[in-house]
Amino acid sequence: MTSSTVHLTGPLERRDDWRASGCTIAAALDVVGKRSSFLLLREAFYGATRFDEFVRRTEISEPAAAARLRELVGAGLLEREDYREPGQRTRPGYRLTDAGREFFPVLVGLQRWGDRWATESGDGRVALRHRGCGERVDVVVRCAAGHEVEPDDLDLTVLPRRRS
Amino acid sequence: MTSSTVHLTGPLERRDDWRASGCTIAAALDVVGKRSSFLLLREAFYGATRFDEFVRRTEISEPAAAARLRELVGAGLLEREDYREPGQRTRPGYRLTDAGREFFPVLVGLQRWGDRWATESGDGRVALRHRGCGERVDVVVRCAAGHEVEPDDLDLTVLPRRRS
DNA sequence: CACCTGACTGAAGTTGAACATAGTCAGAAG
DNA sequence: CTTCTGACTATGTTCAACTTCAGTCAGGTG
Repeated sequence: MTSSTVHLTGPLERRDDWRASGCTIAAALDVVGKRSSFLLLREAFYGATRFDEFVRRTEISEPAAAARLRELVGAGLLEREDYREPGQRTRPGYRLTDAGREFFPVLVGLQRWGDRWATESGDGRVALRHRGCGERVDVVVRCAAGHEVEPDDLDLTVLPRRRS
Repeated sequence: MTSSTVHLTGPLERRDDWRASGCTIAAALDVVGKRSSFLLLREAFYGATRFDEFVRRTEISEPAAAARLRELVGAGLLEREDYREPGQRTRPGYRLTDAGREFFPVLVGLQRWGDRWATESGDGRVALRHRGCGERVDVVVRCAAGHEVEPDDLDLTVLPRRRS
């Protein structure tokens, strides 16, 4: 029986015997699980830094954008960096942190999945391409030794407790 | 000025001149953007097929699970496949489709991001490893020519209209 | 000085996603 | 035929997220 599921190992084998309380998918979703957070991050990767840019480009309301931006700063995906345009006063800006940048594969993954499975109307579609090389990009699941893997090639294992 | 943003090209260059209506990130989120959808898909990859398995393992309520499962079937990520255990009547089951399987990189991406940036309490943490090889897995953004890329290495381009 | 702009904040109302509880329904077991 | 179990559905409620509309505040311009 071939399947597309991960293999549960060791104490995880009986799935009903453990709670997914340590599941970092859920933890990640608690931080950035809202639609508007995804869209704001998208715009950060598209170069937005100012409040009004985020508002206009995501088409979410000002109060929602303000709340979400504060949340993303609090969660460490964005940081504030004030800027000053000539003849203007100093204004707050938002910039991706390392944590924010590392969210990029998730966004690209969603985009690619949406490309393949969630497009009815093909209007205004965009794609990411490698500069110079020109090829389209995708996300792949790969092990540290460089093997590209399918769910079926994976074991879910318990991690040793980290020293805090 | 080095940055971690994608390069907008052609008509996309003036970001304020286009709406992200064709953004497939938003399209993907419309389909699977709810926390419970992500958790149900996680359990599908962990091998759940039955209604009560999904309910117990995601710890979401029955009505929410029923609604979300129906939604995922409607969106084509899961399909129903009835099963029958010996001495039991035929019961409905849920199985990943191709569209569901292709969502895997997004889940792994979230998990990896959560591993790195959203874990306070290190209890009960789990990790995916390549079977046999034993190495941990990660998601990488890569172009079709095999180059691993950063946001800064990418152009956002307009796609030619597809024939429907 | 009044005015303007960008970046918010506050209040009120709507929607929707989640919950708990309870009820239904099908079919095999007894 | 009644019981039991798994898979739901129905109802009602809570809570969060988002909306619109209006107001505030800081600081540079005329």
